[in-house]
Amino acid sequence: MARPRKPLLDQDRIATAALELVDEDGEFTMPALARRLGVQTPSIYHHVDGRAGVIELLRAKIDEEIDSALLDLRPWDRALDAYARSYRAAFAAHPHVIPLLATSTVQAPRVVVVYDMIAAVLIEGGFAPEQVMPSYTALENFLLGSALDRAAPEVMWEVPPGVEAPHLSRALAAQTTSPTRSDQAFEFGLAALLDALRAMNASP
Amino acid sequence: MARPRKPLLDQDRIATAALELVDEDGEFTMPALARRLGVQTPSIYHHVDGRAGVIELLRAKIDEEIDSALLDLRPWDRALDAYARSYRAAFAAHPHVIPLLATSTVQAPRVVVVYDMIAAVLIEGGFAPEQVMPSYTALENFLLGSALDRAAPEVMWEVPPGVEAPHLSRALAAQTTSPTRSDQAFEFGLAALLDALRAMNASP
DNA sequence: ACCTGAACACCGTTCAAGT
DNA sequence: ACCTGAACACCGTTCAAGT
Repeated sequence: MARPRKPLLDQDRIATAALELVDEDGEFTMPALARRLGVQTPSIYHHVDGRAGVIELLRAKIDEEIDSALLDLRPWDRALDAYARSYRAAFAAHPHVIPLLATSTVQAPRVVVVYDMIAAVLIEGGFAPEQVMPSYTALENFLLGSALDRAAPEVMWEVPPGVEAPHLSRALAAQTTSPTRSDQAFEFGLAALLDALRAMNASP
Repeated sequence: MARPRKPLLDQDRIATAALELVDEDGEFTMPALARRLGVQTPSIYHHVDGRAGVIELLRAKIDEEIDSALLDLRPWDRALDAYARSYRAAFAAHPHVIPLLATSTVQAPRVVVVYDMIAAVLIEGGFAPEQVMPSYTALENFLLGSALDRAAPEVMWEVPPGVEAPHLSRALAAQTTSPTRSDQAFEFGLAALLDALRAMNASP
């Protein structure tokens, strides 16, 4: 076969296949990815910088689904609220990718643009420049942790037989099934952080 | 050599060596771990259930450093505040382990005991049982995200040359070097969540 | 019970060969 | 430029052999 007249692969096809694989299996290997693409493993290396490159493609895929235009909303708290929800929804749709992304960090220009939009809406909203980074970092840490929580199996929240945990058992039994523990926690935490930001914004 | 008169290995030695390895290299492999222990790789399998077992040992090691007795403090918000700080400090001391633990989840009895203490202090503090899980989940998500943030390289927060990001640049320039962005974000987020819990506790 | 040497399946990556 | 086959180093794990 050697070189085909029309390329069999491109970054988009690779990214899509990788995302499907991770969604289904919870992980991916280069051979499995190649198999799904109907190609030999080394072929992938002509389009992406190895396995790490594939992970970057996954990150970009998820980023695409976050609606950063929401950061153009005003006032600032409406923008952050909407953006946070979009962020969470994007990750929630692909929970298994999260651990993959958590390990490495990026320097993608796209990310910088988004952070600039966030800094813009906050500064414009009356925050002092030195308040921007810690404020947003706190929010993002919460979002990231919430995303990881969604990737974790709910099974974790069962008291194993034979273990005495009366208070926890009571708390678990009192849970509502809908909205989920995860959803309720998200709503609560997001509101808490936005409230604190509003308070900070009100007083110098 | 075969079987030595005194065992060369035990779970404690393995755990300690693995933690050192991860702290130094940011990761660990079974051969590298064996090398550090002065032993052949398969020997480890006599004491731990494979690589996953070593990761569980790491989790236990970190858990040990969290002072769960702080959850016996009263009132509830003092307990949670102190526990949250201890939690963060334990992870902050070994940032590279965090991604390792984030992937898998546990069912360790020890964890259940801690969660029961948390449920106890909250219910005793006046929270309704159905408020416990979402409240604590929100806090823990924030703590986990904050821990991951600490594991991430600070380099991420530089604007690459040639990229236009005036607002972000301003926010970055305005940062104080001490306390760290990470520390400030932690203080802010923790206060925000505890405030929201107090508000929830005050009104039914 | 506990360590070793040998062996296996599998993975990520490189590279020369082919069009 | 782009795909393949062959090859390599390395990893996690198993297991029979030895005390």
